[in-house]
Amino acid sequence: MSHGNTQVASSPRVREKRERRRAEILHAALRAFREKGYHATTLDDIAEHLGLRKTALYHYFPDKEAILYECHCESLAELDRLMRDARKRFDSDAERLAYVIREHVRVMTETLEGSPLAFEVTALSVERQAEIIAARDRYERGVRRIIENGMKNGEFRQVNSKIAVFAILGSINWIARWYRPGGSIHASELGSEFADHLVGGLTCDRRGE
Amino acid sequence: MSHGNTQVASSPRVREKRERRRAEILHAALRAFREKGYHATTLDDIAEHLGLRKTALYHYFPDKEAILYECHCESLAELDRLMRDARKRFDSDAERLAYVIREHVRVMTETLEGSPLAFEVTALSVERQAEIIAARDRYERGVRRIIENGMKNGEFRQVNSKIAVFAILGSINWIARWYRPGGSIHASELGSEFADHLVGGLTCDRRGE
DNA sequence: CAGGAGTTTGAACGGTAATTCAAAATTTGA
DNA sequence: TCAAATTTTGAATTACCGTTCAAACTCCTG
Repeated sequence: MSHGNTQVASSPRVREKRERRRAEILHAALRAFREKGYHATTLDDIAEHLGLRKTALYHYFPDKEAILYECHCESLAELDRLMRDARKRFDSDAERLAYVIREHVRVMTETLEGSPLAFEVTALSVERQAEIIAARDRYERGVRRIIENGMKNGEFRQVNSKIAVFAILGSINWIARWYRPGGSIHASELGSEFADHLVGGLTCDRRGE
Repeated sequence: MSHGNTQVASSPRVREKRERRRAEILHAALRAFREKGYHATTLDDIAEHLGLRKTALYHYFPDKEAILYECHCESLAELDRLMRDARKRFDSDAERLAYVIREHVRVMTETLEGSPLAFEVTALSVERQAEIIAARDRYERGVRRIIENGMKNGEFRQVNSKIAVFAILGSINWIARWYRPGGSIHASELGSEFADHLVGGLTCDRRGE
């Protein structure tokens, strides 16, 4: 009736408040994980940002790993949504890919201020690791499908699509390592430049080839 | 006269052996850091790979941080050498950039099996951190200079060169996260594909713009 | 093969950080 | 305002891991 993530019957008001706190904790954790990495982040670090003691966190999450897990889940849900949008909204694969890149960058910089998609999956338990990796692979396959489709219909030149996906997602994931909100580089510019650069490297329009 | 990294007078044969052991340790550490990250790697992990107990490591390095530091130093020395070569050997900036990318990928995959340039600089002491970051910045400026030069002489289109550098180095650094020697992707192919993709995204040859 | 330099080890120490828990503080709803 | 539910806390527990050190071992050299 009190601990961990077990959800019990309670008034809507209380539930709501609890949800808000959970979100706050997740947010603080996200920021800390991005800045110092999972292992170097202590529960005190996270709690301090909220004016709490670390033991209070146990009221909302069963353990540290669970916090990381939920960070991953949230990020992956964003990416999933974004990929579905890309399929719906565009016909051209180049446009589709550019949209995915721009939006993924936006998720990294704004929504989640640095997605821990980027971070230590290995810190999770084997089962959770498998789940997260499966979701990440699904997203990667989505990007790959766009590239392969674009190669078929002549929008893109012939490349190793697996490697192209790694190049694109590597650029984006690495953002978590250097991006700081309020720095000299603006999020939207970052997204467009990345899209131009990374889609441009695939488009099929030059001299011979 | 026995501990840490203090070098004392001793026979050449002994020194040589000691050097070899140091290199072995560095190699094992590099692999472990790449796979699990610095904080999640214990000295036992590193020692085990060599059939040693963790305490033996203290004969070669004063502490864990020193091992990480030397990993960084080795990587950065490679990159420095590579950048000088690029300047000497080529006239075209596109070729220069392609060379840097290919060679950096090679360093990541072969020479050092995953450069910890990619890893937790924050784990180092402030002084060492400053030193490593300075060296890393020097390398980044080298890449940026190639791009800016290429923009001036018309080889590349107009981009935000800072962002372009982040895209390129992000792709490459991220390799450490997924590359496993002996996997389905070969190192040399990886280098060429990355070079094509990332240089291609900058070249100035399409329709309007 | 003897002696010493060089290397490795096991045991022990100390600090840090995750986790547990019962009690205190706060908030909720009537 | 009061009692019950919920949240937060401080103290205590535990486990892990980097580090120290003296003793044991190995290897080189004369």
